[in-house]
Amino acid sequence: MAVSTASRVLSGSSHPISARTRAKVLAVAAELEYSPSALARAMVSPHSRLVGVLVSDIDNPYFSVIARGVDDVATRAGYVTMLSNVDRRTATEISRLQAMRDYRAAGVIFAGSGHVDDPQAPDLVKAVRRAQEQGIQTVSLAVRDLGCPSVVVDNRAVAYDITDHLVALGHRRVAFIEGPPGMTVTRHRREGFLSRMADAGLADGALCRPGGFDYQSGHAATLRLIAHRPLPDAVLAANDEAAVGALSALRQAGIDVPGEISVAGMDDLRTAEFVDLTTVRLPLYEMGSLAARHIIDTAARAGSASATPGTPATATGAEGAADGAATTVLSHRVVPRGTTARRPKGPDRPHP
Amino acid sequence: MAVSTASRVLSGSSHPISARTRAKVLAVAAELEYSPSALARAMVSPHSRLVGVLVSDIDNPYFSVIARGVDDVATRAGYVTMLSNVDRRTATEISRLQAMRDYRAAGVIFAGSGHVDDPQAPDLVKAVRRAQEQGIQTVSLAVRDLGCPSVVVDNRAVAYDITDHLVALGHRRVAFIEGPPGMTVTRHRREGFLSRMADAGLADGALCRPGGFDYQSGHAATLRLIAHRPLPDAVLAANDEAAVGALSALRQAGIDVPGEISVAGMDDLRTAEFVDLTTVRLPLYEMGSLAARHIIDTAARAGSASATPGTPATATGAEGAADGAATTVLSHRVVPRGTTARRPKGPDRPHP
DNA sequence: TTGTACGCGTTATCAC
DNA sequence: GTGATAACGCGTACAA
Repeated sequence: MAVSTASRVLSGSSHPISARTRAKVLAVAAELEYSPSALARAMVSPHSRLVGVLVSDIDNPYFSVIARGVDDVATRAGYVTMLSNVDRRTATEISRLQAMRDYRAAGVIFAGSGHVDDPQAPDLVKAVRRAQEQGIQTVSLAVRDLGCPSVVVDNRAVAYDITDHLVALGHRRVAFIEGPPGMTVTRHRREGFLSRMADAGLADGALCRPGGFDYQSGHAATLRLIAHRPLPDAVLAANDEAAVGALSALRQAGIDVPGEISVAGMDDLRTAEFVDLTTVRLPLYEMGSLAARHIIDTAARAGSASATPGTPATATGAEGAADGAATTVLSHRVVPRGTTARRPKGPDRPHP
Repeated sequence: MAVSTASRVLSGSSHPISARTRAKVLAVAAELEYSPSALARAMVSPHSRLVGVLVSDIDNPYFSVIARGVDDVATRAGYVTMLSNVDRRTATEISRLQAMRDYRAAGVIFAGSGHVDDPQAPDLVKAVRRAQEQGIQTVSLAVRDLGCPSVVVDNRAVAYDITDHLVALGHRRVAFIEGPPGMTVTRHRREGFLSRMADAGLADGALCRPGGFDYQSGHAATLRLIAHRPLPDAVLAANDEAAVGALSALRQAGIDVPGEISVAGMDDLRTAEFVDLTTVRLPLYEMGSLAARHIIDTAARAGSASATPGTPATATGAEGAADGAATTVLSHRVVPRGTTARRPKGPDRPHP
């Protein structure tokens, strides 16, 4: 009874084995509660069965939904998920990618947005290339030039479409509470908002205000809005959590939503449903699961059919080849709920 | 230039090395963008630098806060976090533990509650013992007899204390929306609630209702409450999300909170602050970080000072040795907010 | 059909 | 202060 025989039985090799021997191996393995070392297994193969995901902060529903999508696919495929919080710091992103590379991850998913004019971006791109050269798949879930395939939503269109909803309801002066300064997603969403307002001939009614992605930011920005009347017809926040902050500020000030003013957000996280917030549904779970599937499929293909470095098979949606890497754009959907309503009749409020 | 020399330089060995050689090694390593394989490293040591955490569902703020605590400590210590969702299924818990064991994790953290009279519990206990025998640390973040150290809160006391807050405000008929059927945490919280009501001589006013940990459950249970008047003085939900569901149902029915009825929850997740919900703050982040610290410290100790299988050093709080494994009980705190108020004056509502 | 031998990359041990 | 080698546990090419 040689180790190779046992290996062949337990790893389901196609090598012929007599039924008797096979049974004996299985029996002994069960007896010993034996299970093969994934470490040793990974050492002799091009990569481990670990898939990594880099999130800004797992305690943020946007990212935890993505992580759920990743893990569901990973688990079903016999992989284990590695998770790291990077707190939006590119340097941390690089070092965590490195850590996952040290474990010969099958792939690493970048879930967070990049920064505008990030001085460290080139270093990250280099780290990504190194990982790829080593056979580690990489996937980005945001539009950022990492030189890897990406599965994204069009954040300009997201903001454009929810703004359109507001405009269609008759709102003419709309305050936009922006996301965190310097992030790519912040810029894209602002552009989408401004674009729709301009297209409607309402450029003068587009009120951009600094904000953030958290409750506090939305609350504070709205307080400032309230202090400088006249109130806009509607408040659009760059994400749901900030929108909930805006909602609270308005209601605490005794302002009726949506009677006097409409409020909307983006992302459609659980909270949005709780407070009946109009928002935009994003396919976050799908982004995570598609990314994981891409990694695992590619890894499997590279494992069996030795090295097929052709163009990766892409899924659905529009394809764009910014830098040779396929981009899959997933669709979103405006979800009208109770915080938006038709603009009340009456004289136009004065433009400032 | 031998591999051993390079290893000594790069792994920071205390072995003496000439400055010249050291510099050369470093230079070459930088040139090659070399970084050691964590896989190979783990093969020759008793365990990898991976720490696993098993959660019911990462897309549940209760668990994502814990995961954050785990990962912060892991990252600082040079470890990587493995995460798996087990959807409250013991069988899944066993198989994911196994998967992490295959990677020779330094330790695995069980974040979720167990089930009452779980037929598969013995299998899990056995799997845990196997892991331990192999040198894998295990930590439970809930009270369940896994035969491993635990870092927990006293859920009976949590429910007791928030009920006390309600009773102190003069409420005499309190509806308790329970957690998911069959879970240990559900039972403990119900017991704490009933215990405080009984102590106040209000056993007749303790109204237990089936529920769950999600918005829908809280909403539905409250709708049923509303349909069967008279209304209780207060509604206590087994967690914050269900409490928010209760809140919505009441407000949609035009019932003033806290004017006509008080509402409270438990856990103090972000949502609770958004809706100004009275609740109980749980040290979830600390539970995760303490568990990770325990694992990493123990692994390091076992690595250097060869095998010191004495009693593990425990942190703060009360210690109980159910089965030889240390239990650390962390403290909680009632957080009064805007959804609870003194019971309005007036004639006692009739008991049913 | 089964057994043997090698290599994956690292660290610890022992020889120089 | 440096180098060679064994060992970790697996899969696999090759020999029997």
